[in-house]
Amino acid sequence: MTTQARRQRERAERERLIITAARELAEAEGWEAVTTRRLAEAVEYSQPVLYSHFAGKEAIMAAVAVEGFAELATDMRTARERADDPLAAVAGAYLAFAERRPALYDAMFSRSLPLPFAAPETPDALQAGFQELLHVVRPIAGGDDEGQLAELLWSALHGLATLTRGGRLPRELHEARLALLLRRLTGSPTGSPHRGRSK
Amino acid sequence: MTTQARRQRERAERERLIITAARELAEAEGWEAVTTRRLAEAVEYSQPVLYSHFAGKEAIMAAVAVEGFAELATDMRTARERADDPLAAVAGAYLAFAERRPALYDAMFSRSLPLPFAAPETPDALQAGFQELLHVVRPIAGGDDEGQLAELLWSALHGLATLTRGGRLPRELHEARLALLLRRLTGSPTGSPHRGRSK
DNA sequence: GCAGAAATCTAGCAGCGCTAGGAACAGTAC
DNA sequence: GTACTGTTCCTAGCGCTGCTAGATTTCTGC
Repeated sequence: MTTQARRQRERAERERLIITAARELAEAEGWEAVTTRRLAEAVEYSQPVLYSHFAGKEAIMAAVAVEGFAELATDMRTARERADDPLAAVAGAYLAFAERRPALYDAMFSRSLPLPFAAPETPDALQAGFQELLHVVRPIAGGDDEGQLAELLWSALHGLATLTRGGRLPRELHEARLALLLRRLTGSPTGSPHRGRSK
Repeated sequence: MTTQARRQRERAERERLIITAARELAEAEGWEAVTTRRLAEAVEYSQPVLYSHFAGKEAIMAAVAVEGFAELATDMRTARERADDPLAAVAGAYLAFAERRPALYDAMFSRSLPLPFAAPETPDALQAGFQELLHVVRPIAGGDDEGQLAELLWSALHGLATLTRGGRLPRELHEARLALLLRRLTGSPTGSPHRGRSK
């Protein structure tokens, strides 16, 4: 009985080990460097062991992605609770996460993984993240649907994150673009461009 | 002399043949189905011929992507010229393109290809597309920087396109989200949600 | 018609994700 | 302590990938 419990625990630990190793390898050298052979070497087991835990490489990436969603949700939550402008804080936290953990962000969004979105079986971490967005757009929704506005904010942030990351947008104006997004989304007066300094 | 010219022409034709075959294969079965072997078979040459035209598979995808940028730019331009609400028309054209040619759109944005953006050597087709965006945001810029606003619009559209495509956003509300984006971007009164029907 | 050059193909390399089959290890019963 | 049983794990290998060296065919100019 107890031995069975121990084994189960060890199995779970090893599973975490695999996920962590995959994540670290991806963050260090990008996802194309994450091969089953290198991953097996990193956890000091042979390749087939990976397949006793996950259906395949995609499933491993999905597991890493779920971890990422949890971390992103936490980031946004802390940002929201500590700031007096929650919308700006959450949006900033989102973009900072994408910048800080590019490989992780890739796994979550760019690699089209078979993770269920907007469905009952959607991982909690994912729903939690969306809740944060919902929360901060509520005050600015006006007559509009809050869900749609949250989706829109998400889209804009995702677009900014990926285009910046792919070198499509010059990185220098990152903050200015974010400020502009917030100004336009909230519908605040467009009087002074940037803050203070006039064009 | 003439034979040399003919050869050069034939080479150019074959290069186009390769690009077209790659694009068709990708659109029919997705990029993971585009292997150098299948591509070689499609153009009825052996694999090494591909490498006498392109540095590698990535370069072929990049060539397909450039074609895509040209097509997108044309789409947006026609939309802008024919409509009386250019902003909505261009935005709609952008999303329609992403929906109609998912594989092409992938090559252009999701696969991180080594295409220079926002640089002197950026392909013309790419700059032309951005110009269209610049053009339609001009009337709504107010005191804001037009370039930044165009980048913002682009980001939002890109986010909508990719999140929808990846199943991250339910497709049903596509149009509603677009309408909401335009309303918020332009800063028009947020009185009635959707058109007509009240919540 | 023939030498030399250019174009093209055959064959193969190293690496990929994944898996079948056997070896090595535990825990159990006597 | 020893033989048995079931699990765990590894070795070896399959079919695929992008890519390339070297032989072979085809064409050009005389």
